[in-house]
Amino acid sequence: MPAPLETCISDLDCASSSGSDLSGFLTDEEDCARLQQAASASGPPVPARRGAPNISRASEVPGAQDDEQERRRRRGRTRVRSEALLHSLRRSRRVKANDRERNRMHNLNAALDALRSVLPSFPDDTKLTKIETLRFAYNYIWALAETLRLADQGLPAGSARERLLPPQCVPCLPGPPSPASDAESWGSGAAAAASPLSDPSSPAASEDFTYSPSEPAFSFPSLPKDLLHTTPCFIPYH
DNA sequence: TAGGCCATCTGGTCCT
DNA sequence: AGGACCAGATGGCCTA
Repeated sequence: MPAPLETCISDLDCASSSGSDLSGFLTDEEDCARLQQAASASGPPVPARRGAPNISRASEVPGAQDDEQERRRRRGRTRVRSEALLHSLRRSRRVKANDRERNRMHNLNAALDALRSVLPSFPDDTKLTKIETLRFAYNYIWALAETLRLADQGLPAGSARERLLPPQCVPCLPGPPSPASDAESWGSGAAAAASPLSDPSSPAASEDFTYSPSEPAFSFPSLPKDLLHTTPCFIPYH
């Protein structure tokens, strides 16, 4: 629903005074003034100024009917012009917002690409979808944490590694996501049998796994906190 | 051809 | 007030 004319007019007021992007289509202050004039013309009737001629009775004055008609014609033209200006104002803002939104999504995709680049990948170079990337990253972190935990328990590095990294993976992936069940079934394949990512205790192994930041599905008891803080971040910030 | 994934547009809401 | 964020809608592309 279009914004009330008064709102848009106040927008114009603000924009022209702050020197924002409106200059692209509001060429000068005169335009803005005309627009306000048009708004008052098309808006509710304002009380006549003290001392101003009473135009409501203009028809009683000889020869005033032509003037009245001319005023109406002008009002009509100005109104059309003001609506066109308001439309272009809204359009311009929308275009700018679209541009920002596009940029925002591009940044988000760049971050996802960066995340993909640090995750183990398939030899056939299958690109993970967005949801797959997030879920796999979640599991991958879990697996790394599990590695540390096992190492802390004194298991030989080799056995921990074997448990975490199936030999057929280069470097490691628990198995391709089943097309039928999306990434939710990651780790359900035979190739993933040895992977902790198929472990029932693995965070994404449950059927209805949903990520809840406030209620972590698991903790990292043996993950040094300073390690979390010194881990390099590969996600570029634009 | 249906379904999945994605990019983009859009309007609403929240935040600074 | 303006920008960031979000979710819904829409259309294009690809694949089984």
